[in-house]
Amino acid sequence: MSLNDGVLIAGTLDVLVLKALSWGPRHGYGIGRWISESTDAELAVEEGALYPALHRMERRGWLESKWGKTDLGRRAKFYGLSRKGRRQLAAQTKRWKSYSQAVSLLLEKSSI
Amino acid sequence: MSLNDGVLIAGTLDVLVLKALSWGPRHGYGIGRWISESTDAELAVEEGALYPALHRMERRGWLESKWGKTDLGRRAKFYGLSRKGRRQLAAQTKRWKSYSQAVSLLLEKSSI
DNA sequence: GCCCGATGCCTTGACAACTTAGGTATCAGC
DNA sequence: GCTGATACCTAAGTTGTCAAGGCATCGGGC
Repeated sequence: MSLNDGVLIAGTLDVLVLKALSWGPRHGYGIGRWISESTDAELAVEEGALYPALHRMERRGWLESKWGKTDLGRRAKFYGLSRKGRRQLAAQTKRWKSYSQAVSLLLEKSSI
Repeated sequence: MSLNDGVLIAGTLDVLVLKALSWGPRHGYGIGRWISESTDAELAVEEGALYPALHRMERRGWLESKWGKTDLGRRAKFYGLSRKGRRQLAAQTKRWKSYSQAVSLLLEKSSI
């Protein structure tokens, strides 16, 4: 994980998924693609992290799922934000802002 | 961990510690205080996370330690950056920048 | 004299999350 | 018929943080 080796910083995946769904339901595979495409592959989500995260978040009541069909006519599970999920998105976005700003400020301090 | 419950995002502690030492050696307790003081307690490091992190980073050759005395005349273990540690600081700082910027950009996309 | 809080270090156990490495099924295109 | 993309999933292993303790020293207040 993290800044040394991993591809993702542990704990930031949830808010990315929530954000991906803020425009409306998407299926898991599409969420992963959205994240990587809209960051020019700067952020990449392993499927082994993504699917468990979706299940976890649904268990917590942040997401609601429903089987449906993709544009290509394929079977897929679509996830949508619940009311609780929207609150989480707002809260975690806010927390990310203050957290990342705090870290950035520290790291920008001129070392000698 | 992370944006929901924890106080720290898993994987960002290392770079904070490295940064704390970029002005010269410090002891563990002082590193923790530096982080929390210079962020107005926005970032707080549990000792149960800090000390294992120091040992880990020393094991990886990023830090070098030496027992000494604090300003108050108390016994303490001082950690300094090795050459490898400086490289890590540079690399992880860079990685944090691009990573956090990517996340921030995503989260700032206007939802609907 | 005694206790408390601050300074300083440490470890253990539980838990959460990510990575690695698989697996399944369908469909389009060559 | 095979490969790659689409779409889902799981299990094992590793890592890192949190919670909750522990120890020792020192200063100050009562």
